[in-house]
Amino acid sequence: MVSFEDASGANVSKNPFFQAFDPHEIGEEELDEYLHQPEKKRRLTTEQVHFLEKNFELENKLEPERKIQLAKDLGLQPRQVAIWFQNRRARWKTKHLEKEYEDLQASYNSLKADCDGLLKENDKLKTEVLVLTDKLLIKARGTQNSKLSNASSPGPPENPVACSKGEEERISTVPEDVCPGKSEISDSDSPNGGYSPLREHGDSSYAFEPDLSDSSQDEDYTRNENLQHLCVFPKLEETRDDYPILSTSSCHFGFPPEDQASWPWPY
DNA sequence: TTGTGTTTTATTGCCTCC
DNA sequence: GGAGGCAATAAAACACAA
Repeated sequence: MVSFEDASGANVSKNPFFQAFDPHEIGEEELDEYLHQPEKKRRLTTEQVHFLEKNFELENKLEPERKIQLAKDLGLQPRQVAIWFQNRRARWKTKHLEKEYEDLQASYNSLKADCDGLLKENDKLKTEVLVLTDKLLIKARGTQNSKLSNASSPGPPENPVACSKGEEERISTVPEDVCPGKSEISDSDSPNGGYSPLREHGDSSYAFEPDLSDSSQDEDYTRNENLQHLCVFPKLEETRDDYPILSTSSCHFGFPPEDQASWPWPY
């Protein structure tokens, strides 16, 4: 058995580590080189590294006693063992950070995919709402027109306050039923076959109001209140306060208003 | 063989804790 | 104030393509 010394010249042949490894495995030349290198940096043997790795797995911090024991077992300076553990902790930390970064990135990608899907679905639903709203409007107008043709002269509006002079002239042909005191419902002049207050308003909620074309006299007041939205288009800010039914907070498709503010609404 | 990039060992300086 | 840890860095050792 070869008796070999560590860098400090101590005989290490009796320690467990050196008893464990066979000099023939690493070759005599290699061993000789290992033992007689000058003060140059020398790499630890694979066995030494293995041994250190095992110990690192058990505990990545090094108490003084353990450091001395390991140094003895490996035939190294305690300082070398300490340095190895220090560098090993640094490597572990780097790897750990890389893994954390990858995990976070995967998580982000997954969330982003979900978000993109929801955005697409939301756009689709908004388009659908628009189409259905227009259909409803056209249907409602058709019902009103048929009533119009059967009705006698409408008389003065009940509540003319909200209409401008010019509007009053135009609405003289619009029945009270449709627009009590004011009306902006125009007609076939528009390319779409009619003006859509919805688009002007930037709010589609009113499209889901109940069909008011056929209601009793007792319901007229409520109905007329609602129909005012068809005839008068206050500024959006006013609308929110004065007409809760139109307020943006009352119809935001389940999304909080602040979210909608940033959405690219098509109208 | 050599140039170059990567890995490993070791040092330095700063910080924290006892 | 000394011991030990950590980040930054130097430098040797190693791997590998051209």
